[in-house]
Amino acid sequence: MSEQDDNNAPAPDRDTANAATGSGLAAEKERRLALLDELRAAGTNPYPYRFDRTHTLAEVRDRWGHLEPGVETDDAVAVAGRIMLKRDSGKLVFATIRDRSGEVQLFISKAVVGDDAFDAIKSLDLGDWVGVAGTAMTTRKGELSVKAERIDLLAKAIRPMPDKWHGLHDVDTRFRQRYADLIINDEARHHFEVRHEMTASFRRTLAGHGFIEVETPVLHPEVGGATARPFTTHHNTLDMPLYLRVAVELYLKRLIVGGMERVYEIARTFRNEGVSPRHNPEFTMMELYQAFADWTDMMAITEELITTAARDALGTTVVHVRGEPVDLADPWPRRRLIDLASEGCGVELHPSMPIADVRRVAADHDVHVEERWGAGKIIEELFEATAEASIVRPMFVTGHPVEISPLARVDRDDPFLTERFELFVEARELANGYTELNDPVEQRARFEDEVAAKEAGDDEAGSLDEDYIRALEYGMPPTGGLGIGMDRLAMLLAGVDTIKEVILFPTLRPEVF
RNA sequence: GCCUCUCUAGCUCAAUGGUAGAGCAGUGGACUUUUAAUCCAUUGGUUCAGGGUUCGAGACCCUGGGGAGGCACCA
Repeated sequence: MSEQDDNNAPAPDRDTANAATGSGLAAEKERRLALLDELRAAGTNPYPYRFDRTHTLAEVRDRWGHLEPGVETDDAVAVAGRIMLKRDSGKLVFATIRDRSGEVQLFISKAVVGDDAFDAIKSLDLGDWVGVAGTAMTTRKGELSVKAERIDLLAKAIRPMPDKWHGLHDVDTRFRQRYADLIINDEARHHFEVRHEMTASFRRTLAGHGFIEVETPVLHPEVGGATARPFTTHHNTLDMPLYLRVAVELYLKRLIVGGMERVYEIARTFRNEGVSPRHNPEFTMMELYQAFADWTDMMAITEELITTAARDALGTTVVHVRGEPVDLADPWPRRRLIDLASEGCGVELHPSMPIADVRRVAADHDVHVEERWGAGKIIEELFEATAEASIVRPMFVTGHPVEISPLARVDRDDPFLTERFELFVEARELANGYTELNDPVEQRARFEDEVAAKEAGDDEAGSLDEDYIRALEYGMPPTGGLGIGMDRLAMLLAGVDTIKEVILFPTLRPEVF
């Protein structure tokens, strides 16, 4: 259900018609607009330019929250917030205001503020922003309050807030009108606090390891770094097609070639694929590259980044996965993808097997196979069909076949596999890392395989990035690389099961007004 | 893209095919220590849109729209 209030009143005569009947949203807005006129007529600006506060509400609570019941102090404070609740008992009004840090009650006495100001305060609406000068006190029941001496309207709300008790449940409205969601739903605010703490934690951890944060192009002339369908766009004056990035890998590794040694980017990334509880068309990936390191270093820093982020965001490394507590500080098992697939199928699988044998296993498990797929790709499909869903607790799935890992270095002990891993939690891929392929000749050959796959009809296959090859020809040191899906990690930490809960403005169809 | 579910007042929700209701918000009134304040009174509806079936549709059918879950694709 989309918003109806405004399209209920497309014409001005409709507004006045509703206003005449005395209710409805249009009438409510009329009523509040009329209050604005009254305020202006009385010489009050309902939208003043600034307000100087002395304390946030959390600071008020920290400093005076311990007062015994019924204590009045002479400690002056100036606070600001949005009116969330109002309790009017005649010559005394209680209001609850909230700022970013918390909530505090206002104690407003007619005898203190005077008759005229009291009337003005009574006409304040839920949702209005106010600045309050007063003193700290507690009521007889012990509720910390600011005893108001003066209240200034800082911004008038013309539109009523959602239900003060039930909040805003309609998911469509919550995501479209995120402002309303954030005003009324504590959990919504909490999810984004967790996300912020997670990101800030990542930056601290990476700085501690000597990583440099960089920004690379969003507009790419070539698609590369991941197998995904891109968004396409066009630059007018250059008259050239451009792609929104599906990964930042190839640019960051150019920086490793350039000698930057340790770089990372927290990168908004775009993939022109389905929308689901786990997928948004634009999402955030943290990618890092570290010279002289390999995949084992990448697994170690993955564990450190994520457990530290949990501790920083939640105060604990214990998260809940499907209702079960999982301590991220416990070691994460490492299992080869081909072993998991073999167990899932009950048949020993390896990409060196004859393709016909692998296809037979796929047929036995009703796994669809494309003609152009090699054994490695089919084994990955078998892993996804038979094993992936059962990985609930954190696990590194390692050793992906070369065929599906065009940028990863071949395993030093097995020419059919790569030194690659993916972190899975709750059957979702959270991270992907490997020892980087730095041999320009081999990289060119791998790209040519990609191009062949694209020509064979795989529209997710990459193209040959000549400039990237040229960079490798200058020499890239041995390097480990890692990508972490920040939205999915935020989901894990916030304990939510849809990505829309951790993206402030998820992609939705345009609203019909 | 396909399947299923869903859409009623600003918000949260009711209404065996038979007069569209409640709580909150709003309005008027009472109340100087409330806590979702309480009490009395009260305004407010193109039931997502458009067709159809029916004596009668918020409900049943069809088409369209939004959203949610699932499948597919992917992270």
